[in-house]
Amino acid sequence: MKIGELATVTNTQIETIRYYEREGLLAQPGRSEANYRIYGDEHAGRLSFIRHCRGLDMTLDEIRVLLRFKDAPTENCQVVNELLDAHIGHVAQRIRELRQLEKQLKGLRDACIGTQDAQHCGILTELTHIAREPVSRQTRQGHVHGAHSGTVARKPAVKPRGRG
Amino acid sequence: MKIGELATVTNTQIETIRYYEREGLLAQPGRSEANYRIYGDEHAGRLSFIRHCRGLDMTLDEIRVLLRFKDAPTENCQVVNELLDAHIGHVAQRIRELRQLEKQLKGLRDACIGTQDAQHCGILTELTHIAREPVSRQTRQGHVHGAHSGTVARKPAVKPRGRG
DNA sequence: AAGAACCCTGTAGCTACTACAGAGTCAAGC
DNA sequence: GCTTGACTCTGTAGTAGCTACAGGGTTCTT
Repeated sequence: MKIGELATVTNTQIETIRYYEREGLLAQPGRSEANYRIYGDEHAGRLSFIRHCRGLDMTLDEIRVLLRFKDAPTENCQVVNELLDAHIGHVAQRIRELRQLEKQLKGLRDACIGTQDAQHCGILTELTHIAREPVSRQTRQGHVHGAHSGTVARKPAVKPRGRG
Repeated sequence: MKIGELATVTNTQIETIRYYEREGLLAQPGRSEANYRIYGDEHAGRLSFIRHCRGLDMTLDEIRVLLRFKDAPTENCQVVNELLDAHIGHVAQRIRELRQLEKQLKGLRDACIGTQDAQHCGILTELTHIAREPVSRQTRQGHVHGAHSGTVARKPAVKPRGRG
């Protein structure tokens, strides 16, 4: 099948497929006479595997490790277990952070009851006051992202070609 | 004060300060004869405000809105409330997503009890099998990041500029 | 033969920074 | 005066994981 069909069956963007190939996650497929990429089922399976791992918020580096083990069936898979444990740890930690964050934000939100002018807005006041205190760098570890979903494009494709 | 001192008191990297200036979040400060940036307390306060908001995982665009209201004290602050509500919504949604993810990952982890060779590793097997199913695009909204912390540099800053 | 739909490579854009090159400035020590 | 080192400047490129587009070629349908 050609890249468009692979994109359809795996629900992946064509550019993403080519990106994975550049990154070495997906083997270079054969080419047609017209230099079109020609994929088989094994490519589809591997791409689905990658996409599923990405759906589980693994990094491409983590996925690379998993793929290496998939390709070496006789290796001891302890590393796979450790990788997954570490990833679970990252996710759990990020959940704790976000819960904490949620609490802070809700407390902040309660500072403004009803609408008034910004001068008396409790939110801005609090943010300003807290800001006076020294900013303590949170020592975040792990690779689980901030508060904003990173998997999907934020901008709805408006045509951002001219900086502002 | 010069940029290095501002960086110290606000616990912010120098490059980040210049970046905020380029992005219009921080007003252009005065300059010394040698073209050095010279900051006052008002800059420090505003920068701390920004850093605090970033600590709450707000995007720079969200912070821009807040700053606009800080600068226009007579405006009605309903937009501030709405922004915060939306942000809380993003965080809450991301928490739900991550909990779901955590469950999936733990289930996956249970598939491999003890260490064996990769051929029989339940994790890889499951990931491969699930991968056979059509990948359903999760319709993520909001801007709260994936599973990986995005606020702090991943790389451990190999060469800290000598100002510890 | 025309046009739509598909494919190619290469490059730039996104967020929120971080890092570095190559140059200028300033204070202290010799 | 000269050197050394800490500090600052501008500008550019890199990070993750894509996404989008320009400018071309190919294939399919009519």
